[in-house]
Amino acid sequence: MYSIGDLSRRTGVKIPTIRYYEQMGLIAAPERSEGNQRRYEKSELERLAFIRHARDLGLSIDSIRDLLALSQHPERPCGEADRIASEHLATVREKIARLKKLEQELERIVACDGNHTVGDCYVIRALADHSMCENEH
Amino acid sequence: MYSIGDLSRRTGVKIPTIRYYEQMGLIAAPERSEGNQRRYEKSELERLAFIRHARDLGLSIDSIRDLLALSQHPERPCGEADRIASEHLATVREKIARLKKLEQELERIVACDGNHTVGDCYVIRALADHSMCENEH
DNA sequence: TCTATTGCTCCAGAAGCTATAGGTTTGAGG
DNA sequence: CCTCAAACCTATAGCTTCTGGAGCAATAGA
Ligand SMILES: [Zn+2]
Ligand SMILES: [Zn+2]
Ligand SMILES: [Zn+2]
Ligand SMILES: [Zn+2]
Repeated sequence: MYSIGDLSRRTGVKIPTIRYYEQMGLIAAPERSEGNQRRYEKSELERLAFIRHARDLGLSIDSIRDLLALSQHPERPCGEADRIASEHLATVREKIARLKKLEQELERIVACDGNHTVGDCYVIRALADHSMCENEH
Repeated sequence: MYSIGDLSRRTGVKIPTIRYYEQMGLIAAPERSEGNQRRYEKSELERLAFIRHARDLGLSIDSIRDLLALSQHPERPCGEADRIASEHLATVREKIARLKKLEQELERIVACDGNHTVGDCYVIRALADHSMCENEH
């Protein structure tokens, strides 16, 4: 049996975050000690590590809840799990594409050398006028 | 004089968002009609377009507030504006780098063909075990 | 037994909006 | 002038994923 602090140390998930995950239904409400403190079994450690890893990879709480539910049924087909993962990959790729456009524009914008006045500053002028941009964003 | 709806149509910023920007101090509280409705001058149109463009480029409300304050002083040196922009560019680059790592891992993870069981699913196993990952994230 | 550490619940805040509820004003057509 | 729909008002809550604090209770080691 682990206390919430043990769990936190072993998984790197902060204590309030663990309680938050409980509230969000990612982990079950655990047994309590006589003094009402949470006492976890070893299996919760793995579950929490799974959650942490999935969060680190950017999956949403909702997706993780679904994946955890699926993982309770090892005999079922895994199409749904694969769908969640590849949809997330698509989302990540979209974000990258969008950020790259921003990067391009910002690269042009910051070409101002910083040695003149605000009135002449390319940063300020470029922000005031989107038509100076090379692509949509 | 423009109503808030006019301003919204011309800048593409939604009405509640304009009110929110007023509350956040990005635009000044405008004059009011006899019936207490907001009436804007033309200059607010440009200011709002500036804000919108800067938001589209991912700048924070705080940064935008600073940039707007700077732009009121065209005779001052522009080093601060340039610093804000290049710091933001650095942030964007960090995000891209991080997302690319995620993309790599997710690409490997979704290599599962979806035609077997959850128990054998690479997606599920990879999420359960970060040591299967090739880099930190 | 004493006390430092850890844990409890509840609540608020961060970022940048967005939506809803319940009411008032405006402006165009009749 | 009158009516009525559209637009506007304020205030508040919700979204997402945590994070931190207040105020108090339990636990564990010396
Ligand atoms: Zn400059
Ligand atoms: Zn632009
Ligand atoms: Zn699979
Ligand atoms: Zn990993």
